[in-house]
Amino acid sequence: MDEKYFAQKIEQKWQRRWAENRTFEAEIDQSKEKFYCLEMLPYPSGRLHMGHVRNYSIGDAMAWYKRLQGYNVLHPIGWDSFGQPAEQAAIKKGVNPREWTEDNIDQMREQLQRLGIGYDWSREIAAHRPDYYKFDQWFFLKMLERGLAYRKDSQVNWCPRCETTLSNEQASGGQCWRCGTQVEKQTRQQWFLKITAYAQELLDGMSQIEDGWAERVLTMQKNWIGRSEGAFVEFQISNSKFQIPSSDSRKNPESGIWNLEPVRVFTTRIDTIYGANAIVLATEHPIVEENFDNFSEEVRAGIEQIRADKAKPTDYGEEVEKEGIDTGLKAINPFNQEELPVWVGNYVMMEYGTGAVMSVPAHDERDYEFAKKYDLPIRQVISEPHLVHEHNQMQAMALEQAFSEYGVLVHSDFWNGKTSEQAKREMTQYAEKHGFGEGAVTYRLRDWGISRQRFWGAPIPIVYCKTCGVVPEKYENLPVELPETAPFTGVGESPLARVPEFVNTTCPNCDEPAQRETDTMDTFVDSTWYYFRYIDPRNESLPFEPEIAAYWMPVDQYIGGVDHAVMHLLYTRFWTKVMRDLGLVSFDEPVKRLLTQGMVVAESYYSEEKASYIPPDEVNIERDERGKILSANLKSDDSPVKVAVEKMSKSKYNGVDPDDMVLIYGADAVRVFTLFAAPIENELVWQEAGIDGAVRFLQRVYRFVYRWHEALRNVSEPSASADGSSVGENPLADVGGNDRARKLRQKTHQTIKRITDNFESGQFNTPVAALMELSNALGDFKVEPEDASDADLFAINEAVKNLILMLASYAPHVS
RNA sequence: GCUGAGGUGGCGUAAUUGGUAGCCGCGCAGGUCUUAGGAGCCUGUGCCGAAAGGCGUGCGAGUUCGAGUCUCGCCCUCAGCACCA
Repeated sequence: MDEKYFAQKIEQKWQRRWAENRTFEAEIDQSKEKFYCLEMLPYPSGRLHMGHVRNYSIGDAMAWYKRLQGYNVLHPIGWDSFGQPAEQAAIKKGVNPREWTEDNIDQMREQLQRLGIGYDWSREIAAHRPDYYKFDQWFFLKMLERGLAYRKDSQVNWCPRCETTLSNEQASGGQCWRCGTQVEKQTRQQWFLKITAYAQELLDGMSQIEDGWAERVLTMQKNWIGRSEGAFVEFQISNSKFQIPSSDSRKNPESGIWNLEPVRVFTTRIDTIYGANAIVLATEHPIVEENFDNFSEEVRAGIEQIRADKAKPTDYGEEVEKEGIDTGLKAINPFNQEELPVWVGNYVMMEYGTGAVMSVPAHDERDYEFAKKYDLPIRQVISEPHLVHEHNQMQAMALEQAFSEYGVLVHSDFWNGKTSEQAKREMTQYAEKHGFGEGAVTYRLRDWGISRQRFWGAPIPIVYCKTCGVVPEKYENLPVELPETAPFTGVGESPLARVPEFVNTTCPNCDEPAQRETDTMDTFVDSTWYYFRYIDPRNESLPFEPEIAAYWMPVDQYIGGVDHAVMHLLYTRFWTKVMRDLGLVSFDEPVKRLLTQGMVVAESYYSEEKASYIPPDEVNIERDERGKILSANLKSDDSPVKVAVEKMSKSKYNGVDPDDMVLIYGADAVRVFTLFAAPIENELVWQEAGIDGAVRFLQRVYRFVYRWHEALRNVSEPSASADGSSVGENPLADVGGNDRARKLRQKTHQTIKRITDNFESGQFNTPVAALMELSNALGDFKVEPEDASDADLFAINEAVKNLILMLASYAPHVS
């Protein structure tokens, strides 16, 4: 043991030893209880960032804690290695995306090892390797068989200048991120996964995990799924206004009235239907499309205008002025046979419900606004209960805004006097009985579009054959492998479409020449089930063996960023339910406990003059003695600089390289500080000064142990019986207790209790404080090793050994 | 607007869940050792005050012997979603 604490030396020694001994490799052991500790796998960008360090430090602390408690801990890692940056690198630098990705993985693996995170490297996986994406394809075929994968027309963002499709991020603000050209919508056939088939189950399943997941995450998922209960109601279209040939099959020859499809609306408030003043359609509604040529010129122009305005980019949070136009079509309210005008409105979305709403201005804010603007009649049909007289006569309420609460029906014929709840129930039944409506539940959740017009992803295993149509690839032909390379121009469709060896194939069905699907899968597919692969990573016939899953699954602790609270975590819950239905697993929810960490942020400097971020060494900052910023200016020309605290990023020059930190302070200190500085769900403001405290703490512990380790060599072990209780009635009696020894023992055991409680409740900052207290208590123990009594030695030995054991979760090398 | 979380020293935070507010750390101040120290060690550090003492957990009320914690009202901050019928 060296006299001084040399982090580098200690860390290298133990990292080597852990690798040689394969210390963190896990095997199934039925005699032990398992613990699956999982962190979200990184995208191999080439460099780790502090967010990764935070994530993996938390995970490793948990893994050490459980390992020391005797659990059989599985703690794996892998690479989310499909995705756009590799393809961008290929386009810009002409590199091979596979090589670029593999190089990055090598670099980042070394970085993780320098941090000393205890992973089972024998289970490492990477999404871009054929032995992995083979099972993306396998799952796709299984879903296709079950009707959970299907193809339909859908819109993509298209840049006409680059001739390429763009993701929503790349098209933000409605402009191409590369050339700034206005992005267009293009319709093409795309593959979808039917997550909506599980919408209700995804909601119901939340009760199983509500103890282990942050409420905000569950709330976000709930909102995303967006269940609403209501009813579909059909309004007949009656209209003879348009001159159409009587031979048109849609016209009833006897009455001369159109036999148009009725308009189907979705409403959660059927009780307000007597207050309907119009039907409002989305611009894309089929009835609009069908009748477009029959509309007057004015109406057509109006609709075109609304469509054009809708296509314009809107700023996030900006409220859009309501627009609409009366089409001239008429709809019949099935409850009172009233004729209502049919409008087209920009505020009705084709994607939700039926793309058509009944407008009830008195009881819906949006409809109210719309009616005010176009001077449509506003008729109140729900009243506050206390305003309703005995004979269901209502006192007029001054309606200065929509009254959207429940109440009592008025001006609604037969239904007058009923409460909203009653009326909703009974009116729905009435509609069902008379065949013009039905009770219904709708969801905001949409099916998951997985087609991407890209190279660097898992090919969708589908073949298009002239005679057989859409044919799934055979299981024995999986994986459908990506070609070695492709022309990466960044222009046009998927680069795969330009690789004839890939595209041209034979039909799995009839053996005739056929073409492959050239779209690849969304990378969210890869990351949806990756942690199931860790448990059986080399299986060639199945994604994993169900028996192995029965031991390791589900995940006991999952840790990652909140940014994945909805998409990834919802998709993976969906996928699990599909796997359950495939017989691969026997549970519903894949993750028992979830911790969502906050971002790592730091000060950034922005110069409005230069319209760019400025590196810290080019900025002069004056602070008062409290650290408050008095002024911040550019060194070069003294122009002012704006100081903000933002997420670390290269482009803002406020990133910190984990390697530098490890080099200066040591991995242990970086990890201690990262966990100590803030509760994990909070933002972590990176202030380098804080790490010194962590270094000092580790040095103090190290020096203490150095000073005492000889004296403690022969002290009897602090012992505990198998059930965890202390041996003997009063352990201090065994060693001749004194006051200071008793106090130290008390502190030791309080610390153990506190830290156990903290870990179980997902607190990682307070245990560090507790360990510092224990270490301070040792420091306050003013006895030299040679003067220590037996009681002192026993108490110190017990305190030191427990301190070190508990510290191992944070600083495994030095511990 | 809706939903959720939260407002505690100069700063990051803590408070055994209704029982001495401010643990632990950063920073700061003083001292000590030292050729030297951006090392170590010791002391102090919520605010006002020379002290005695007073005040203090966003603001205002309430419950209670006792409130950072519970109740009601208000203000503010952050996050997610957003014309969802």
